[in-house]
Amino acid sequence: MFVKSYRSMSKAAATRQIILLKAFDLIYRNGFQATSIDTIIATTQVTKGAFFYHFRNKEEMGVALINEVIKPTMEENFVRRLSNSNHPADDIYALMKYLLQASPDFQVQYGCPVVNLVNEVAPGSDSLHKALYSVLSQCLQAVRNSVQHGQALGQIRKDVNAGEVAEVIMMGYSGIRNMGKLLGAVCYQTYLKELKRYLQQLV
Amino acid sequence: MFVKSYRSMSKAAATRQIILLKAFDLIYRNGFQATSIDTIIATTQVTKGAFFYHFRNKEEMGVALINEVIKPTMEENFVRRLSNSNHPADDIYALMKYLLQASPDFQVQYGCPVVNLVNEVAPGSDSLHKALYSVLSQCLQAVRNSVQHGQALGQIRKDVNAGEVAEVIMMGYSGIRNMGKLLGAVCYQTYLKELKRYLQQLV
DNA sequence: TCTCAAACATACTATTCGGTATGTTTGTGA
DNA sequence: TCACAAACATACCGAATAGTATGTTTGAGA
Repeated sequence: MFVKSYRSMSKAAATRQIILLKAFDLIYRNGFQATSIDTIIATTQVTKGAFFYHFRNKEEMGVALINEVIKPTMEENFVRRLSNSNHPADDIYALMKYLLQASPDFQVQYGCPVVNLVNEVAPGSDSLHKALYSVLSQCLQAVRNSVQHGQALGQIRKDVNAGEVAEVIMMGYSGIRNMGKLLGAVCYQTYLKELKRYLQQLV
Repeated sequence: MFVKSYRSMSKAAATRQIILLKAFDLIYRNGFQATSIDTIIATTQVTKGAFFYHFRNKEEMGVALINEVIKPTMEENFVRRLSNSNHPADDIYALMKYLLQASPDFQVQYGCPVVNLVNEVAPGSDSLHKALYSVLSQCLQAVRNSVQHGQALGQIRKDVNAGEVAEVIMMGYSGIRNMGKLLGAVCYQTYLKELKRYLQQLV
């Protein structure tokens, strides 16, 4: 997780961060609807007054959670790992392997927080939809840039559509995060194996 | 949707079916948690007494929903379309094209009911997990059988692992159902295009 | 040091939730 | 036709829910 130290921010900002981090944890494991504000404040030192001082309602808290916790986390764990890369195909594979197997924040049974939120709340809330779209776009863009860089380096064929490749890869990632909840981590192997084959075939 | 006519069943069975069909509709569009029993009975002629006569609790209703509505629907719309096929690769492609573009029950913004349920409830309930696993297994098996049949017919290479192919295809389907909620139906094209390429490459 | 708004704390509320208690109706086999 | 269980109907309950009303504390600038 990518987190500022509480000492480096004002007390109010720290309170806000405590709420968002606890909300992230609970929502990741139980879902957005199933996570109540009462539970969030009961498992922190924060009171209801503080919660509703920082956020007008639960939905706005969700938007802040996406923009202020999830998005920076994806920038740190996803986008950054594909920037300044001299071997795009290898780095994309390594990124996915890291996300699926090494990342300490994610568990197989709970999937990926972004994928979960997209599934649960994107259809029902415009503001959450918009915030999630921004996160996904950022990831798609990172893969796309990486592929295009690979093309510039002559490592990837010029006739492949970098944007489509990005969609295919993210699609596979979302899907395997979903299926992993039923089949367990073994199916991650199938995805990684197929991803490797797919990337090799772009040469 | 695959539904028996109410006239062909007892009144009690019809009541049960009315509950499950309405529950399916509401849960598909709003999620399991967000769909209350009160809403289900308020939008039907069914009373709370009838609901809890047929189901001990909400979770058991969910299990019945999966086993008695979703599973038969998938048998009708998924498994059946891959059985007795003489051109497996073409039929798998046609199946996905149908599910994504022609099926009247599904909408892009709401994704796929099975994928949605897997994401929302599989981690939190053993009984729902088990029921959903049964549905996914059934679909995986159908694809796998189809691929193996293609191998027997000499249309698909013998060295491909049919089980892994099934996982890859279902993974892509789950993923695109998720991403479709953010990107809209346009990204379905990318999946279908990639699926076609993937299937051709199995020859 | 004083002021005052930002930041929080506490108590409360209206509504909704899953579920139960206790009835009444309905169909069906003897 | 009558007995009786299956099938339903109604009223209710305690807990949980998002959100509000109304305070008190705190810290930073004048």
